[in-house]
Amino acid sequence: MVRAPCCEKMGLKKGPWTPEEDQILITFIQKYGHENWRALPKQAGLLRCGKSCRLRWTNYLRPDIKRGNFSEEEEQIIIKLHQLLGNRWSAIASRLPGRTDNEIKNFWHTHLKKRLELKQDNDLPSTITNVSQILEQHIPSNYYQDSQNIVAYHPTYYHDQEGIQESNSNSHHDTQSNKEENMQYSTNNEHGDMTSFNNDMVFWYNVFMSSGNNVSDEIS
DNA sequence: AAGCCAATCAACCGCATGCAG
DNA sequence: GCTGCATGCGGTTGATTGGCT
Repeated sequence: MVRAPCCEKMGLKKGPWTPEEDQILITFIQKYGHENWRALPKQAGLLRCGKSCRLRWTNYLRPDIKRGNFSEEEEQIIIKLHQLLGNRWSAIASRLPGRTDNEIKNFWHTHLKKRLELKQDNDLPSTITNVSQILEQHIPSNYYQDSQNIVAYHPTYYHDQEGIQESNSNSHHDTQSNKEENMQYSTNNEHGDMTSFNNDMVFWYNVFMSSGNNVSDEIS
């Protein structure tokens, strides 16, 4: 695989974006969209690589970005999803409208990780080896009980059995079908609805259990 | 006031994957 | 099937900020 030359070798700028650069990027994307990130900086007149532009747009400039502190509810969602999905930040972000994977990743490392480690030291058993224990601790008992009996896949997921297999694989990247599923899924379930969120947990539980995956790998 | 240190977060890096030719 | 390009992703870095001594 041939690697594209890095920004510096191409004489492109690195480091923090200036307000002027931001404005140029915003104006260009609003006008022409972002069909081709690699070609975009040249067309827009920016001395940046496409990768840098994409990151700046998706993590900071996008109009639907939600700035500011994470709510309690968002924190809980992140914690629960991280227990089920591990460091799949983009998958977690897809469940939190307006939040980016980078933002969630940073928030996890700077806030939640430490908090959970403290909490675990205090009141969690030292050996958690399966998802049932996780679910018992973090999902309301009625949902957990339900999850014991449910064998059907999530309704928005049934159409794509391949997607399920992919999500069970060890691949650390989403497949296209998984991405599409995530997008569809996030549009079907607003994060404000904790009932649907807990149903999500049941769904993921089923995915993992049906796969026979070693869950301790998934939550490590 | 100055220096140090830890926390935070924007941005970069390198790898993996999808896809077109 | 192979190759190369474009993009997405997670890990990491480094500049900035704020608190403490």
